[in-house]
Amino acid sequence: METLQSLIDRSLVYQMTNEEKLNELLKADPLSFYIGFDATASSLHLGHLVPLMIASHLQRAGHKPHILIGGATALVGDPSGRSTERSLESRDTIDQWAVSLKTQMKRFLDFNDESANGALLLNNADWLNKLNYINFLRDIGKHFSVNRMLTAESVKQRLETGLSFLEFNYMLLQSYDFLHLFRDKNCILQVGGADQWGNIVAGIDLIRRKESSEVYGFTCPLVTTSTGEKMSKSQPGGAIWLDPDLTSPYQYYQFWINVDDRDAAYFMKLYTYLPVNEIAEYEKLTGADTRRTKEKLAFEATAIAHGFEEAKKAQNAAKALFSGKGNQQNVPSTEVPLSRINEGISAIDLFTETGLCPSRGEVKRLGKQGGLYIQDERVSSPEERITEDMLDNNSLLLRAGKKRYHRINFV
RNA sequence: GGCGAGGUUCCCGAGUGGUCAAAGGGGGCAGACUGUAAAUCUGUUGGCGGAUGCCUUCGGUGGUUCAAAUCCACCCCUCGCCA
Repeated sequence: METLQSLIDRSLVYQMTNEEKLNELLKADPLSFYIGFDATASSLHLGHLVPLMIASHLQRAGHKPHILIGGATALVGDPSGRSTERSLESRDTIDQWAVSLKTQMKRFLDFNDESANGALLLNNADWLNKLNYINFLRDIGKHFSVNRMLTAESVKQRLETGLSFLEFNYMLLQSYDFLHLFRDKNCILQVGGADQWGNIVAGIDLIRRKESSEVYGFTCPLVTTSTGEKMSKSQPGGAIWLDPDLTSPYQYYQFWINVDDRDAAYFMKLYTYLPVNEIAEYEKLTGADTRRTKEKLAFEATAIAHGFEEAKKAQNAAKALFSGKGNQQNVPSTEVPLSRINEGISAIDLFTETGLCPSRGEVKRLGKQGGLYIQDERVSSPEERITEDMLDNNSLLLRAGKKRYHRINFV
């Protein structure tokens, strides 16, 4: 199996150095590669998924992943793809983040250190924090041409709005990471997002100069939706996180099932392990049948991120709510004491307490617009009390807008 | 360091003493139409147990005033030119 070609077939490759050689290497013996993630939050989000999937594919092909948490570089902030400087986080915070990131990555990668190609999690703070400024300048800095750095796309853009010296150094640090991992772990391949191209190439150059060795790199596309949105933090309804406490598996499933028709098959290639020939079958579906593609996509993607069981639950809940099949057991729910009905509880209370609406004002607004439902009945006056005869089996199904459901179980 | 421009609600961007919770656009949300899609049209878009009311918001802190996003002082930050 041609590993590189299969990645290309899945649209996972954007740019690469020395394709021919890289292809040979990936076909031959297992190699060590690295992918960096800057710790900028306690959870990964959709924007991190493509690099993770690539790492996973490569590991399945027998190669050894080195996952680099940018504990030190996060303190500097990569100017690539950003218009403003990142906020600086404390060392402690970033260390905590690294721990939770690893938990999430375990769904995608095998971190078993018994196996030869078990993934390794590294933190560049371990070597970058030890650097001596003067030595670094002499050993590493002298290999970098400022003239050339200024032509890097990431820097060029920031020249418009401003770039501090701190961030300007990011390229050197990332290059040093590559050098370090080459020396220490024999990493000969770096993979990153398209915005990392400049940093990756800089690292390759550095290794050639310092070690007279050829190493390789490729980038994956920065995925955008058909409407031009980045797959990163800002999605309708807020960020989609991999942490189930931030984005529940149900919400995660819903995100995928709601993607634009035009993206469905494309996302299947990127975000599932389904073989491309199977995806080709789904691509043939048109019109309303595209929903079948999205159902598959949603199920597979959720299973990867949250496990088969959670995916099954999310799927059941979706079926119960949107096509009336199956039971509503797995619909997100909250328990409320039955006594509160006698004390007087209104729709406003329920909708805010379940988090379906962030404020009472929002409930009233939605009510005015006809977007509030209890048991599929439109709620015209959300201030009115809930009465016991409205309950069905001691439970109420709330709905805000077309798609957001929540169940209340009175106990 | 000098000079100039600027920091406004999720984003961009108007506003230069009361009529400002703050134009307009984007985005979001809702309704209609649909297929939990897209496109389109319409509405909506700080919070508050229901309010010609209160609270929070216009970089920060103080001040002037019956009244400040708007005026004054100091400070912080960003950009540009010069050094």
